[in-house]
This record gives sequence, structure tokens and C-alpha cells, in this order.
Amino acid sequence: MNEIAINSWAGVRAELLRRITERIWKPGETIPGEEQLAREFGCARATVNRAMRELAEAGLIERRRRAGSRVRVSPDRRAVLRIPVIRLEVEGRGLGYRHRLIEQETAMAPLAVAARLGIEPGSRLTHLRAVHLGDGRPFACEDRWLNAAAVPDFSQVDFNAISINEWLVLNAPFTEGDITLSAAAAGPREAECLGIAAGAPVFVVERTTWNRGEPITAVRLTYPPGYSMTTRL
Amino acid sequence: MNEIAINSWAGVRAELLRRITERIWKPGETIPGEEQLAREFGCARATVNRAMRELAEAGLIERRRRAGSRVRVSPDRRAVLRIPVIRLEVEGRGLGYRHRLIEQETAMAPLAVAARLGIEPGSRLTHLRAVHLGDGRPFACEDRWLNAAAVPDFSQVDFNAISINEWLVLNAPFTEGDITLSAAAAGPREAECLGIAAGAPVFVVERTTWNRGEPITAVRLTYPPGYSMTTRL
DNA sequence: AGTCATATTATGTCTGCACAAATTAACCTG
DNA sequence: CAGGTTAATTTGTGCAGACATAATATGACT
Repeated sequence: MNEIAINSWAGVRAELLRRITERIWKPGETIPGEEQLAREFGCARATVNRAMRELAEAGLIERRRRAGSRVRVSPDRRAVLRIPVIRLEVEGRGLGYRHRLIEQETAMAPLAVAARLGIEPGSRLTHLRAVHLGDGRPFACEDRWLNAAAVPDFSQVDFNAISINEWLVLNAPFTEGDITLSAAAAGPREAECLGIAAGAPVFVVERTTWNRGEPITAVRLTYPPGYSMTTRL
Repeated sequence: MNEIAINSWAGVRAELLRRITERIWKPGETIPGEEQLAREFGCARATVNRAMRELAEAGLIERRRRAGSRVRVSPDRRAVLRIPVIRLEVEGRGLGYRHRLIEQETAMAPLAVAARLGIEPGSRLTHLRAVHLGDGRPFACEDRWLNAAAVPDFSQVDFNAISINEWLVLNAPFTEGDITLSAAAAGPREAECLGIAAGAPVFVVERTTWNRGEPITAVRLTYPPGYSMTTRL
């Protein structure tokens, strides 16, 4: 057997990855234990552990105590989506960022929003609508419901100077959240906001966040046709 | 100061997270070094390192040698998308899975596909079209271009028995790939395949994969209105 | 045979130490 | 003072050893 010492966790990971992708270890098969691999590579068990932990996080192997590690049959690989502040997303595409607040009011939360946030139907929330512009053209349309009680000092903020999006990221911490991605036909208000035809296909990102169980905000971001999110595997 | 010992990396992470979300350490601020925190928590530096590494991976802090670690100003949090085999996605929703191969041919790759894969325009590739069904109703429409040379033994496979999607996951390993998510209007063939009106908004997932630089496949998956991808933050 | 307690075993984590790598701060020289 | 070299500091990683935890295998007992 090869007696070449691999003594970096990245090196071990690369070698294990090679054996998996080249089917030296087949899907479903149990692979050698940490101790054995450590002996083979001439490194410490902790090093092998680090490498295998990364492979497990990437969804390539499954690890169970006492049972050992095995190659996953369906490696449902994970793609990491980065969710930046919209201003940075716009600027990252080389466009000049501006935004415009369309509407700000206090109103009863729609049932769907109340359900997503897990609050009493009929609760009063702050409703904000805004449009984000890239080089003056609509980039995304924002429709947000905000639990003002959870973010005390926001009544004094001028949302023409800083976007709600960005202000919240900086001032309203959250501990849990979920994101839903979908496609939809643009509603009349979204179409107007984005300057497109009603019914045109839009990319929709819906995000809901809580802080230690307390609902913070539910936002629907609508992107016009042509927008796409890309990530590497 | 509190002299409570925290000696698990998860505990340290939780405490650091608390100090960040409660703005004890403000965005942009430098936080104490590993050694100092290790003394404060009464644990080893490696334990603090593990906790801080996780926070850095989650996008909450930025770490640089010699300069120390600081709280990110815009914590562009990362959401992890799991990309399973479609059969498992369908079955995970409690639906019975079936699929149907619509077309299989060898043809010249369209320019867009050749560009995505990084091959000569005009190269001949295998073109496959199929529909995935959940409880008999269209769940997703698949349009795939495959570099048959990279997957030698596929001509003998009966894609009515196993879906191309699943067969490739099991038999065509890849080392790199990218995914693009977008919304589009259903084209005529997609509309027919999904049983919806042409022009209806569809959710599009485009995936391209390579194996050590060699192009493997480019696939466009189209999901009918109502489909959504959800992930926790 | 079936059931429950116990031993075994692979992974998970912590510790204390050491050195490597990266980057900034300090210093020295012209 | 400018510019470049050197030192100091912080994170990154490796190692050996130990114990913790989870899950399976074994064996005793009914």
C-alpha cells in the first residue's frame, strides 16, 4: 500500500474525496475508521476527524458512532446561498444603488403574514413597501411587515436615507429565520413597482425572521425577469 | 466578571452568538482574541477556535491573522440549499414517484449550453428530455445535455427503469458544479410537458457539472407554479 | 426464543502543547 | 520623511492522549 504521509486535513479530505468520486469506495459502503486511516496516512486521528467532518457536512458521507462512516447513496449535495443586503447585491453587479420608499402605514396583518410569523390574526403591524433601484432601474420590489414592538427605536429613522432592508440588518438581530424561493406571476402592484407587465414571471424570495421566538419581520422580495441567483456546488 | 466555565465548543459558540446578537459586541468591532476568551471561559484555545470558526463560516464574524476577529457589519448569512435526487424530493412530499422519458437523441449543443459547459460550439452531445411525476401529476420537467464521452457505459441503461437524474447521481461523479435559480415564462414544450399554459411563471433550476475540468452535463429543471424551495437560516 | 443488562467500539470532543502562516506594528536606514 | 526590513501578534493547524457519547453486539437470564 502507499505509505505516503498526508499530514494536513485538507490533504486527507482530498484523498478521501478522490476515493469516493473514483468509486474506490462505492456508495453505501462503509469506509475505514478514523484510527485506521490515521495510521495509513501517518497523521493524527484528529486530522482525519476534521477531514471526515467536512465531508459529512458537505453531504458526501454519513457518520454514526459505533457504526462507522459510509458513503452516502444519494449525495444530496448542499449549495450555500449568500443572502446579502440588497444594496451590496446591486453594487456587486456594478450598478449604482438607490431606493425609494413607496408606502409606510400601520395595518392589520393579512392572514398569510400572521400565519408565517406565528402571531394572532388581526394583529397590527407596520407595513412598508419600497423599491430598490440599480442604475435607476427597478432591481427588486420589497413588501415588508414589521413587528414594531420588537424593534423599538425605528419610528425616528428616515427610511429615505437608509433602506429598511439595510437598517434592519444592522439593528434588528434575529436568531432564527426561514427563506422560501419561488416563481410567481407579478401582481398589479409589483408590476407597477418593477415597471413590468402584470403577470410577467418574477422571482420571489420570502424571508421570515424571529429573535428568540419573538417575530420580527416577514418580507417578500420580488425580482423582475432576468434576475437569477447563482451559487457553486 | 462572570467566572462561569464553558467547556464545550457549542457552549462557547452560544455565548459568543449572544454577545453579538445582543450588541454587546457591535458590528465592526474587534472581539477579544482566542487566548483571552479561553482564559475567560476556562477552556482550551482549540475549543474557542472551533466555536469562532463556525461563526465565521456562518458569516457572522470575520477573522484575520494578526488583526483578530471582528463582527461583520453586514452579516450576509448563508442559507444552505439541499439538492436531492428528484425522486426523493417527490417522495419526501408524500407523493408517489414516476417519470417518463420524452425524447433521447444526439444533437449539436445549442450555443448557450456549449458556453455553460465550456466546450466547442457545435459539439455533439446527448440530449434528453423527461418529466418527473408526483402522484401522476407533472412535478418537474427536465431538459438535459450530456457529454456521453465522459459517462461511457450509459448507452445500455434503460432510462424508463431509472431516471436519468438518479442514474447520473449514482454513476457520474463530479467535482465542481454550479446552480442558477431563476423565474421564467414557460416555453411551449415546457408548458406541454408540465400541463400548464404557455407563458405561466415557472421556477427554473439550471445545474452544470464538471469532473476535474471535464464537462459532464448541463440540465434545466422547470417546476410549475406553486413549487417552492424552503430553507432555514 | 425473547428480553434486558452489559461490554465493545467508532465517533465526538476537550486539553495542552507546539509550530506555521499571515499580517500588522515597529524599527532602522538612507 | 520614505521605504523597506524585521519583529511581534493573532489565527490556523497538527499531535498525542484522554474521556464522553451513542449505538451496536454480546451474553445472561427468563
